[in-house]
Amino acid sequence: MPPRTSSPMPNSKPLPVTMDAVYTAPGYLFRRMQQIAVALFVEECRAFDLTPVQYAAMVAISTHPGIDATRLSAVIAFDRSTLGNVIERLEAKGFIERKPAREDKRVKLLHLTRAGAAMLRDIVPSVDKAQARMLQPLKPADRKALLTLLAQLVDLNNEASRVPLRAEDALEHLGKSG
Amino acid sequence: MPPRTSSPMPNSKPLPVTMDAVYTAPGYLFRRMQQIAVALFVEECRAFDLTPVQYAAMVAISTHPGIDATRLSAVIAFDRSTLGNVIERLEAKGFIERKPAREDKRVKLLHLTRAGAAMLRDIVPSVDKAQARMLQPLKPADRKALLTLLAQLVDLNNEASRVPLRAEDALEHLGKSG
DNA sequence: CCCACATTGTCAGTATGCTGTCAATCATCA
DNA sequence: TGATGATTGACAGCATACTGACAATGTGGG
Repeated sequence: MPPRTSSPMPNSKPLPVTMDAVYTAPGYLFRRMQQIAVALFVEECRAFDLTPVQYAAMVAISTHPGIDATRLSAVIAFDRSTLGNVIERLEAKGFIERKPAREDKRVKLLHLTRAGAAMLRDIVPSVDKAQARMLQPLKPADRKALLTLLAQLVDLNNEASRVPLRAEDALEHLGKSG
Repeated sequence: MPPRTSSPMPNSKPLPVTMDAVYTAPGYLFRRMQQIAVALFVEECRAFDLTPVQYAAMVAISTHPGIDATRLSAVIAFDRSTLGNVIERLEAKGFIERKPAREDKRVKLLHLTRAGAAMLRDIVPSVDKAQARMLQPLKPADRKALLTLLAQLVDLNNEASRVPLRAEDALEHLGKSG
């Protein structure tokens, strides 16, 4: 339960909204929880200098070597413009490589470097620890219930997202250049 | 349920992580849900040109007229540096005023303008619609269950956040300058 | 074959979100 | 009182997010 704002002075004019309405709004709670999730991830993975977004991109490139930026965007449901900068940073850290495609001069294919693959292997336990920590305060049954409902809700709202998840579509056209 | 990545080619070396692990990780789901929440908020409130963060700040200033930026940060659990820019934009839009405090030359007190108060009254139905829409896909009982667990989890993880919610503390010192 | 359209990566611009740092100011204590 | 440390707002720097635009390129229809 979030702390409640108890106004000591009675108000003459009723306010249109209370802080309690904000504290219990799903949008506010999702924002706070996302920030908590990032904070725990960064804390657990400090030694690897990797953000949650960069981690998701690394996993996707690992799973689908030779993917291009646009399809990567669809596979992890991240904005295409944002992803450009993410890829740039991963390349600067030496974790991935960008190689021009032979058949299509527009696209640049993404591959993990040896160092990137090694880092990915090493970071997994820390990531798992962070994911476990953010649900830790709940009882095991509640953790499962929340996770199930959350996964359902994200999936059902997929089209409402600015960048819907399109894992299947993105992979259909893959497989010839790897 | 998120779409599953079915690799057509059997892998010789087992990968350290699968996309499925990413899709079901709480951190990934919270990020996606937060982005969906923002998208729905912006869509419903397009006519008011107000972001979720700006809205929360407006409500807090409305509830606590004469609050300063540091206490506002604690009341809505937003980063103090970020809040500076948010306040600047709200002031530029003419929704709030910043007035120097007489007792303490460092602080600037925040008040809604008449236009800001009017806007806040008008935007509330749109905000409520957005909040309802993001839970809409779930059955009513599931909505309640998710919201309860989410509120619990955010509260229990409060200290893990970079900017913990400190509504009570922040308000203790308020009330003399309004 | 050429033109209209789509796709790809990139960039500019805006808005969070966080880490630091800094000067001005305040509060406290020796 | 005077030095010390804390607080406040501001700022620089990095990393998401999203919008809209753009040039280069690819694709298909006429």
